[in-house]
Amino acid sequence: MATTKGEIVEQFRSQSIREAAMRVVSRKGYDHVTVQDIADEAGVAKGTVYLYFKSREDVLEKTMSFSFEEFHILIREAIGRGTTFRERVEQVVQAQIEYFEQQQEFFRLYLAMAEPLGERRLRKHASYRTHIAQLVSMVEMAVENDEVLAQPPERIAIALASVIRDIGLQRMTEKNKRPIAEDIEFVRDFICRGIATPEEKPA
Amino acid sequence: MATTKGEIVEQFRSQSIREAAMRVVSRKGYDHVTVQDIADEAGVAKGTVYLYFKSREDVLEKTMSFSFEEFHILIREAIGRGTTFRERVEQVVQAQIEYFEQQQEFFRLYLAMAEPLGERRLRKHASYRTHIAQLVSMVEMAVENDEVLAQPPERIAIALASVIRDIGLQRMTEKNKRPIAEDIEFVRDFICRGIATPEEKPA
Amino acid sequence: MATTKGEIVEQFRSQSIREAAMRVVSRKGYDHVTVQDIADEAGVAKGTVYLYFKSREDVLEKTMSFSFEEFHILIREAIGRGTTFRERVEQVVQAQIEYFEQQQEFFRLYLAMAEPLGERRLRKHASYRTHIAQLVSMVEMAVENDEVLAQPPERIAIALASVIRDIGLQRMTEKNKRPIAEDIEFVRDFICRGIATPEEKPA
Amino acid sequence: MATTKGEIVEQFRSQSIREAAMRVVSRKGYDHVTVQDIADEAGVAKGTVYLYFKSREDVLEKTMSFSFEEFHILIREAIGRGTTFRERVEQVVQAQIEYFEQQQEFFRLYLAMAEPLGERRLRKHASYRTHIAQLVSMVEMAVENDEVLAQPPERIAIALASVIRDIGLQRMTEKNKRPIAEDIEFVRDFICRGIATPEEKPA
DNA sequence: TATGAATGAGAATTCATTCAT
DNA sequence: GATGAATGAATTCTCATTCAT
Repeated sequence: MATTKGEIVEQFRSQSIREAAMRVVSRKGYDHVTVQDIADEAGVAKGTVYLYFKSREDVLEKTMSFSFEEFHILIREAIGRGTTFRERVEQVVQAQIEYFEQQQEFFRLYLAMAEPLGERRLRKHASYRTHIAQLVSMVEMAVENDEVLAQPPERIAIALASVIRDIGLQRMTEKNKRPIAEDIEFVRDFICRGIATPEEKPA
Repeated sequence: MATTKGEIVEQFRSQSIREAAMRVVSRKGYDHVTVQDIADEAGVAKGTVYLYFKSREDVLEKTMSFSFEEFHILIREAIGRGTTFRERVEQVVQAQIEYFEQQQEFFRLYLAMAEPLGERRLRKHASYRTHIAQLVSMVEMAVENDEVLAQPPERIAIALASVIRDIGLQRMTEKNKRPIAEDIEFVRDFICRGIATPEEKPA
Repeated sequence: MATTKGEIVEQFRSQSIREAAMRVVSRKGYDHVTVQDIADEAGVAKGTVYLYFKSREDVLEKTMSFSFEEFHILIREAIGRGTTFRERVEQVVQAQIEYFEQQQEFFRLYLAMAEPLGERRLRKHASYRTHIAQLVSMVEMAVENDEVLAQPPERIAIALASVIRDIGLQRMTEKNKRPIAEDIEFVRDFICRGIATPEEKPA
Repeated sequence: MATTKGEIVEQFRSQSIREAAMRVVSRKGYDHVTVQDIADEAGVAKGTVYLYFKSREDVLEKTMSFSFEEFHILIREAIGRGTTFRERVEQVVQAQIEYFEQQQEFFRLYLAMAEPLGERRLRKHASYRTHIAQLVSMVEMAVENDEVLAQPPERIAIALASVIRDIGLQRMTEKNKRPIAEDIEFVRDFICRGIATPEEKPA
């Protein structure tokens, strides 16, 4: 490997600035983070940020891309762990909610992502679309196996993502959290069989 | 009535500024709207905005509250039109998606609302919580009638709201929109009976 | 005239900012003037400068254009006052040196203009070229009347302008100035008959 | 000699930084050159510049002094080559214009020098004054020999320098250059006998 | 010696808010 | 009441200078 010591240090600095950025974005929101905030959080001077990133936008963009990459890997693995659609949904729900709990900063970033306002929409959406695409292919597999009704898979993926997200959000704002297992079960069942009571089957 | 002519004029001005604010927020996003933008859109001078509102934040906050009030009425009426839970869900989905299509500005405002970032969280949430509360009572009614499984009603309300929102958002970004009826049906069924194929009932 | 009171005030403000800019440019040099300098000199807040000009560059550019316009008129009039080339040169020299003495700020601006460095070269040169063009046409007239040797007129114009400029500059840096009349005479004669003693004419 | 090996290396480094500085000043202009520019051009690290010079200003100042020294020698030699004033002017004009053509970087530096703006004025003027002093003594010699009219010699020196400079500048901005010999002849004659046609001598 | 990462003062620009007319 | 000119705090980005390695 041609990885010099300098490059390692560079990677390290760059990463710690990205991590600082993630924390402040989660506190103040994407649009309200200043370069000074990021620098302070990272414990470096303002000018240092510009040694590793071209601009404020560059920091934020790279912060999001890196975080999402990690997240996408996690979800891919969760999907791989299940063998039926039901199991896969459960795995995804669990992975995502647990990740959100641990990485609240990332969760807030993820939320900011869905926000479709302004010119930054497309950029932000790139990573969000990738996430949806993962779920779409999971659904398509299930459709082939006759595990789910052949609704447009993208609609299903969106619905799935949105439910997970908002239940996760709700958990974050609650003081006394429900057991995580209950919410995972709720979402899995909500997705798989809806919420209506089964209609009576005439004998 | 103690409503003087002055008060009527005041109401009118105030309202037209709020309407202008809604339009510009929808175009530029909550955080990027300037007071000058609002004044221009309303056809008044910048200083005039400050005669009717304490600050930029005040304009935006009141704009959101007022808009949500109309929306809440709409949803209440939709709920009233159905007699079963299934019908009510359908009515709510339809009302909300149609309203979003017509009032894209409001929809974007609604989206900005769910975003829980920064110090604006609580303020924004006030109206959002009201909306969820409406759905919660709809669900509770259904629970009493044994129409839905007795999951925590708030979880169900959140899931319902989130699916409607994200399907609505998806519709907005599509060039060739699917027929609205299909999406309404999709959401209703997604909510009521999930997406899994019914398990085989042994004879 | 459709000149409203507002427009007059606007013109006045704009002009006083330009005048302030001219003074600070003359003190600190084109490249070292800050917007804050200009604002302070004009007795207004920094933001006010941006009400009347798009950017720092805009202030400086407009300042130069306006000043040069006045200067060009002055030179045109001086040329008009003479009837022979010799008289015209004298008038131009006199007008220019006197103007430089009175408007030292402008003079320094004029000097900055000839400096051909950087990307701003062309912009700066626009006004300088106009000035040279005035002198070129004065020379061409003289060539037609056989008053001057038919050297390339542009070379002559440049030489003329450069001598006037540098003598003017020299005067500015002297504590005990020579009588202005002597310098005017010197330049006129330098231009018209050079400095060599006449060669002896053999009888 | 007390010249240690270390001192030689020091001289060499110092010189190559000065040469680099001259090149970048000529490309970007005095005020827009950064220390990083100079270091890059010299192929050393930014910190190294500070081992040989006190500050950015110090580099630029020394760069100018050294460059002018070479130039002064050149002019002194040119003066030495002529025997009459006319010849000396011709030699100086030729030497200077040729040098400018070859060393455009120096020429731009020379131009920047004459610019009398800001606090840099005095510093810059030191070398410029030396150049003028050379010409003054050339003129004084000619006055003693009755070759030129006894105008104040400094005025003549300034006029001479300014014409050479601006004709040189003009040459640089022209795409199709005139033959250099023609411009040398023009300047020599302009200086020596002016541009007016000789007056008729009555028989 | 040489390096170049880190620093932070300083500059341009924007915009919420005030206030004289 | 209505206006919009004026203000200056806040923000992004640059770059001369320092200093640990």
